[in-house]
Amino acid sequence: MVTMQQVADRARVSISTVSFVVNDTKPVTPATRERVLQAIADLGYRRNSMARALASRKTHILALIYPMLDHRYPHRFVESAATTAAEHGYNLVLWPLHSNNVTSEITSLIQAALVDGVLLMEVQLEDERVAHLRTMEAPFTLIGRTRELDGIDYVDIDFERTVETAIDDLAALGHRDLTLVVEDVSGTPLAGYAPPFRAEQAFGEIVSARRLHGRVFRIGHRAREVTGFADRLLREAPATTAVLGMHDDVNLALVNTLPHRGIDVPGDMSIVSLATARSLSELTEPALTVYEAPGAEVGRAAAEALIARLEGRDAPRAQVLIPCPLHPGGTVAAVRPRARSSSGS
Amino acid sequence: MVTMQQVADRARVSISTVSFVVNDTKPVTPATRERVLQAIADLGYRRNSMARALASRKTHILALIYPMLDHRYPHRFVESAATTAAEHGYNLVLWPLHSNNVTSEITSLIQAALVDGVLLMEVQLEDERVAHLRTMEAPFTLIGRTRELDGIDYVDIDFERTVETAIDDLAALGHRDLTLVVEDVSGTPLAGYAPPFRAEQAFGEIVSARRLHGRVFRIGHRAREVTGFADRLLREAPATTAVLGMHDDVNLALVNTLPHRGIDVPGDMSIVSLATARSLSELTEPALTVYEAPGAEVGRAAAEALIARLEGRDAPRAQVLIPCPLHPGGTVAAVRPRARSSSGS
DNA sequence: TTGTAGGCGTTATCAG
DNA sequence: CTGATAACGCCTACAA
Repeated sequence: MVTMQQVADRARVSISTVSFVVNDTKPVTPATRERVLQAIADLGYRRNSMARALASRKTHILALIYPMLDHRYPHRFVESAATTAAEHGYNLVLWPLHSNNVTSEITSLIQAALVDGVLLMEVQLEDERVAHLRTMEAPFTLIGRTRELDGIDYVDIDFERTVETAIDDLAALGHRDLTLVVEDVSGTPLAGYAPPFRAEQAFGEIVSARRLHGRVFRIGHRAREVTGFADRLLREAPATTAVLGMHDDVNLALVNTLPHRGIDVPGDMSIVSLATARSLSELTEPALTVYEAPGAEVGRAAAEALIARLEGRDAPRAQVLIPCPLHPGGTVAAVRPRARSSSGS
Repeated sequence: MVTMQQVADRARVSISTVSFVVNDTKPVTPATRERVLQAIADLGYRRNSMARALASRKTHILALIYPMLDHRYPHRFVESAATTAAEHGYNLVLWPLHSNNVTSEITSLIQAALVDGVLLMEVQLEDERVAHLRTMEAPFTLIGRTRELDGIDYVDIDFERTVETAIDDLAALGHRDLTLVVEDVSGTPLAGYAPPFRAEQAFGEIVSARRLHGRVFRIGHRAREVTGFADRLLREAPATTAVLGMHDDVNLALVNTLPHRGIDVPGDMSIVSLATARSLSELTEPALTVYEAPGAEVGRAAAEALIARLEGRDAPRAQVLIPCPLHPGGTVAAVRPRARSSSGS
């Protein structure tokens, strides 16, 4: 291993001068800087990250805390966070947190001084991890939102806006009777997970503001529930002409099975998928219309927010909401002139 | 931050004694050990990872090098590797490598002394990264296999065995005319990616050993190619009664669209998915029969292999192949007595 | 602009 | 079994 001292010797300068040019931390005469750079190149020097971290008290490592649950738009976002971090000279370590002793693990993480800051995903509306990070005074950024957000950096999907856009897009095509499908997370480790909650709430508000008719289903993940949903929908919400689905399995199942029930998609029923991967779209025929989860954008924004906080003493609070852009498909159409709504609002 | 020295003071021992009990590196009298542990608990001491790394020349950090390509069974495996690492006191950092200057980036990674070892994924048959890691004498483990494997630790899916099992399972049901679908990766960044290659090769060998009739299609990812494949299959391989698919999109498309062409699944056509996520199975009706990619097992085995290499001076080469277990679904059936095979082998 | 020297918190060697 | 005491490689006042 080549050390700074060796570089210094070869360039005939002191070790601090090498440090100055490596870190660009103090002005150095072009001539000497050149000598140093040359020596570095000759020797193939790279500064030792551990030594740097120890001396500077900055590790340039970020932790992505993540509970090992069922992920939704998972790794596009992880990739993007890692890449963004790298672009800024940071590294991202994955920090699985699957104990029931979450707070003590977080304490360890921080006190071990391995990381400069923390990215927290799969945030719940009330999240003890957030509270704990706060009391530890550890720099952190949420991917998601807790209920209470004062003084917290976060980046999240703008579910509210996405739901609104989707509703308006459908309403513009004449749909007046809408159904929202969200995952039923009650009783699972994801209970308290915010997205379904926020979507449902936004849906309720917007539907009533627009004087539309809306129905919400919370559906679990058991096969029976999923595949049986098409029938249930037709039975319990017969007037519905459009489904907004935030439940991948159900979305696909609907497109694939409704035709077997004599319901044409999109002729008789429009279906849009909310906050899901675009690739979902390719799995059905016709292709599912998707409001695509901006996983990469969220990952990037979150990493940048955290780094800004770490480096800028006075960085403004990052409170970023990113809506899901529409990725058109073939599962949306205008309501038929002679709608099949016999009941309806 | 609490330091070892403070612990030592409070326990009235020397700093080295604290180190001995913390690392369990030398015998210590129960009495003093107790005092030290008590002091640690009182003060909430945690050893500083950077200082430890610097002094011991071991960071306990593993890098997962990953090119930002299209992943298949991606993050179940990343999760599992991270978790396994954590269980052994290691951390996993994500190391995106998207430059065209791969070898120099790897050199940096190693010389920066940030990590003790490297996990390499999405390995190609000929992989310059592997060659480079080797010349750098960096400890590494492959997830996947290069063509040349002498003296290399690797963990991979056992594609050969999985293909064999799938063929035999189908043959036992009377299928004699099989079709394999793999991704066409030529011309993409994944060209040279081994799985399709290995599957195709194994398929060819086993089919001929069993005296069956086999056909292979390489299909890309453009929507037209994927959705049009059902028709192409019926046209170009009319005698086929079973499809082995290693192409998620095609697998789903077949199950979803063949019925529209009057082909009953599985009555007229059996379909199995090779080395894919089990969850794929829930997206079709009937549920796709899947030979499930053992992502979690691969991740675990890879992390363990690398750690064994790092810690055991004499650890035997880890050369692990994990077959894909069958996750039964509803897309496989026996060939009908009066088969529709008019041509056939 | 450049050099000197004292840490950063641990580990590890070597005495005792 | 326990304690001094050098490293580990770099950063950063402070001095020159």
